[in-house]
Amino acid sequence: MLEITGDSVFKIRSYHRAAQVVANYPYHLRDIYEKDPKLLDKIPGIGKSLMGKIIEILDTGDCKKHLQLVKQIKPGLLDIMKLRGIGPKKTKLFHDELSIDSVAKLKSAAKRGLIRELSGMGEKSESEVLKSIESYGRLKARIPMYEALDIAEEIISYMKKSDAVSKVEYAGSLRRRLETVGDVDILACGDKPEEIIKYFCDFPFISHIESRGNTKTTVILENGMQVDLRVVSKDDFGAALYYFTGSKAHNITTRKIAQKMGLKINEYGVFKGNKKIICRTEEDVFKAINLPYIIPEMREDTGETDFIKPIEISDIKGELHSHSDWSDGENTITEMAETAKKTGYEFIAITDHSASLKIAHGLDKTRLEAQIKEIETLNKKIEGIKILTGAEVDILRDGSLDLPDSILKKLDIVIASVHTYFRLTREEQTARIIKAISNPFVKIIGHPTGKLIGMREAYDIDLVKVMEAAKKHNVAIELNCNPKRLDLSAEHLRMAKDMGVMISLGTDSHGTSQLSYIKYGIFMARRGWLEKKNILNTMDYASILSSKHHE
DNA sequence: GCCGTTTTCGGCCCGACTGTTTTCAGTCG
Repeated sequence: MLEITGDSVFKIRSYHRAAQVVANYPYHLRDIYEKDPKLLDKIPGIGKSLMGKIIEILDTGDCKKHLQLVKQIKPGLLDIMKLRGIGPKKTKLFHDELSIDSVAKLKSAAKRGLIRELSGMGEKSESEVLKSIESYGRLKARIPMYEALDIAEEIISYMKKSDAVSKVEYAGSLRRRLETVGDVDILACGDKPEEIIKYFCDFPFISHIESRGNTKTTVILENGMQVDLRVVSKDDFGAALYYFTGSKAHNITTRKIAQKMGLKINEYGVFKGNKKIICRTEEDVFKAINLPYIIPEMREDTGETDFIKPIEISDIKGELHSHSDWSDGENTITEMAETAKKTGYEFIAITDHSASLKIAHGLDKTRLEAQIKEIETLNKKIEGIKILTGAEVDILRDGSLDLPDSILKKLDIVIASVHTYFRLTREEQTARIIKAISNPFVKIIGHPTGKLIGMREAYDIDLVKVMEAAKKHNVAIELNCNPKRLDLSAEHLRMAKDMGVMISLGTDSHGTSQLSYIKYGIFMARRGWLEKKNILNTMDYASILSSKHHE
């Protein structure tokens, strides 16, 4: 709204940055405020004025400045501003000159040929306005990262078939491994950029070409996904990859750091006056500005300039959450174990559902005892992999578990998970899970917030209290690696790390092919700044089993 | 509106593409 009123661009930038900081902040500001208002002062990008407004919102539910803007700016103007190619200036122009305050009025004005009469507008602009309105509803919202990854990999392998392309990679939020992605950014290099652009525009699944220049083009795929291609020379590839990976806020911060050193960063390299420091790789960029290499997953401008050694997939020693055909899995225990062995794992825990989950053919005490015997036999038969016994036991409504302690204590790995009653109050849900955590045989809390990306919200739960309890009882919290879950989120993983809570990466595999979901878990763990020491299944199984002493 | 190993005032990341323009504004990432 400030953009429409034409307020200072710097003020507007401050609001944007502050909003992003708050949105990505792992804690509820209210919790911090209630604990100790002074802690709020440490939040970067939020100064005296914005803090005053935040406190006003916490106290009263809104702030005067916002209420005043809402009164002043008609809501339809905000809808107009969401249209592609239309920003605050054009929105204001339409409103001031033609009293347009809704998308419907804009459409009718464009159809009557009124838009082309405005200064700075023409026939082309007018038809662009209509096109934007047309495409607005059809354009896909953000899609889950794993879907975008599939699309990007397909485009990359297509691009590699062209002789003109010497190097190609995806960048943007996909490379930073956000849970959901709004578009796909592709970076390519080669000596004949026109040829690369032409080849790209022949990619079979393109619906239309949005813009096409000498070094950059934007297309929309048939599924509604936007794909941007940028072409640079070989010498600039590292600088360009760094630049197009973002995030924007991260880039601004590192550019400021460079500025203080008398340097300038852009997508062509790092510059000292007119002298160019060539950056063929991202490492060259970091070296030029004297920073340690920061992995893409951490480039969110949340303080990522200190060196840490992030987790890598090779650090993972085994699977801690998997299902067999004893419950709702597709494969036998043997097949699961053989695949885990091929993956290079030392162990795999079979953690089938418990009986109350009837739809999954969950195991009761008797069947679980039979499974324990079966695994004992298999461990003698199969070499090179240790199968751990286990269960993903249901947390019942009152926080008690769906299997008796007498059987839980015989298991290597007990995961406790919520599969029912998602709509309890925050207090009830929190107390329920904390009660499960306090069971002496529970080792891991599975998919702790229950969210399904783009499908189901997390249930209402106080994760700070849950993690405090987990810390106290030496229970690990799961990062569920199923790409539709990715539960916990990166912000909460960072919170867990700060609180000293152990994280367990579990694929929740319901078939051998899903064991590879560990890669998505690694993406998220890296976004959460996790290191080897923060993750349960980087240890050997003997250490994992002794990591919680049965009481 | 934020921020400070030049600074509490005066800066604030940087460039491509488009359309409407005789040199640039608006939008986007």
